[in-house]
Amino acid sequence: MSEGTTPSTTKPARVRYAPSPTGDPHVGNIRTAVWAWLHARHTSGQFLVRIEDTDQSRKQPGSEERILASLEWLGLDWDEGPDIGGPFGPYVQSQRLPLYHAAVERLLADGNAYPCFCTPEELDALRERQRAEKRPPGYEGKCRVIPREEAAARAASEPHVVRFAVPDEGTTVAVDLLRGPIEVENSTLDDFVILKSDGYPTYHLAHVVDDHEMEITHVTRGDEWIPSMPRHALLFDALGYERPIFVHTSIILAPGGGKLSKRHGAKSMLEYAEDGYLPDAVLNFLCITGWGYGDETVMSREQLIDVFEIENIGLNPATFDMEKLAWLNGVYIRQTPIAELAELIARRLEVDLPPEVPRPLDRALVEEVTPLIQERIQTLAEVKDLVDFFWAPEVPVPAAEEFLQKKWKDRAEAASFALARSADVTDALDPFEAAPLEEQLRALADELEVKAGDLFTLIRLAVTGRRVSPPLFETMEIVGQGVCVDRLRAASAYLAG
RNA sequence: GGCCCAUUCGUCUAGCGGUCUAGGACGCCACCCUCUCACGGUGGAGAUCGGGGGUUCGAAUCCCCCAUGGGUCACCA
Repeated sequence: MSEGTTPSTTKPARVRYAPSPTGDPHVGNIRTAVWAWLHARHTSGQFLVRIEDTDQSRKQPGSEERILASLEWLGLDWDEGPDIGGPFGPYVQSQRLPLYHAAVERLLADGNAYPCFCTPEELDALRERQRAEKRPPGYEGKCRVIPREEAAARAASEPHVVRFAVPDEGTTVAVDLLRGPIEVENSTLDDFVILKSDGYPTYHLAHVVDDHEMEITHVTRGDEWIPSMPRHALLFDALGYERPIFVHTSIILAPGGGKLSKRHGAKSMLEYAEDGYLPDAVLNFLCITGWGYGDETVMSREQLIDVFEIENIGLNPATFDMEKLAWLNGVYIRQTPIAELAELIARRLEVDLPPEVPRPLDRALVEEVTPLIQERIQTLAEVKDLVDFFWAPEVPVPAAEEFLQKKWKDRAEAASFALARSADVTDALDPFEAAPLEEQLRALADELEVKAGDLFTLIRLAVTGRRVSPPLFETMEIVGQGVCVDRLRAASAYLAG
């Protein structure tokens, strides 16, 4: 450990990432997981994954798998979870029903909860009335006054939910690590449902029971949970559990401000992988949006773990800066060892190159091309457009206007001649290597009395078919002597009319 | 509407009472490097710290009010 707080002085934390399997995790959501993971690793504690599937109707098939795949892609490893189990399993809430029922029984027995027989229709009507009378919405305790025995008897046969009995008076103070104490009048809290009529607990109950059972030290979650934190605190208290440390993180905004949308970065984690971003870059980026460490911007996974302090997380909603992510990704691409990058590029090209190109791709060629484009790409998705001509059996000669610009404007004949001479020089070179090739072609430019750059533009167009390419001579060396000569001659003939 | 949260360059942030005429990064502009594009280098524009009151010898940093933005008021999480 170099800098930062030495983990030995901090108690190991047990933190969890507790998504509900209702879709693919998005950046805002995953960023909370990143911070939680970092905190666990920083304190040499544990990071666990728990699936919160207490709403059967919203469950989406495959979601759990993609959630885990997202974490895996980012390199966030978990010590306990639905797939690997652990000492506090199972890690899926729908498999822990007995635990919640036991908690409800205790609450019922202690008078901290009561069955409620109101129907959804009645509750809707209540809300309607409250709205019309401009009164605050919320359950008003109709079933709370039913005598205990009567309630128990009815509960045996009638459909019902169980509500937590919030104290009528007093205030509840709950502490958020980042914001300090948050105080709420109990009178503004209604008797919320803790057990649904289908026998499943609500989030409120389930997370309190689980976080206690799993010995979670820090409850990290989005700040949309702040308003219900006091209810959770009350539940922890009523069950005789020690309250965990609450950490609420702010949301991520879309570029224009406002909520993140599909258009603006709210893609699932796995889509970033498809878009050619590197896991370390995304991790770094996510971590520094909403949190900062002095003047540091580019930080490795190890540095991040070393230096990350959960209490320094920022409070204001951060805007998702796509351009900065792209830049950062470029930084990581440039830092990647060539062999490793070539591997990534090869895999990318296998899917991006047109189907006519024979597979598997020539690895040796990929490895030759990689150093030429390493500092020219920000994402793997940009590779194809930059290098596809290396694999194209034919490179069509660009239109005449492409050649006849600037110095060559209205000089088709001169351009054609320059190309023909370039072909000769190229053809005569032996061995065919970049350095001597450049030397010879520069000499040719002198001879033709044109600027080297102007000659090279012509050659680039003829050989690669485009005005922008990786460095010319290295490119030509890879393309090969014969092919280069052919393309130069073809372009020359084309311009000659 | 009630309750709650937030507010430093366009953006992400540093800052935790004096070292701030506010630092870094992305983006932007200029120049340099240069065969194109990039990379890299140098320099520049860019926030009187949302506004107004306090507290203090001294405030971006503490307190209050206001404004703005956001969240939340389900048998969803």
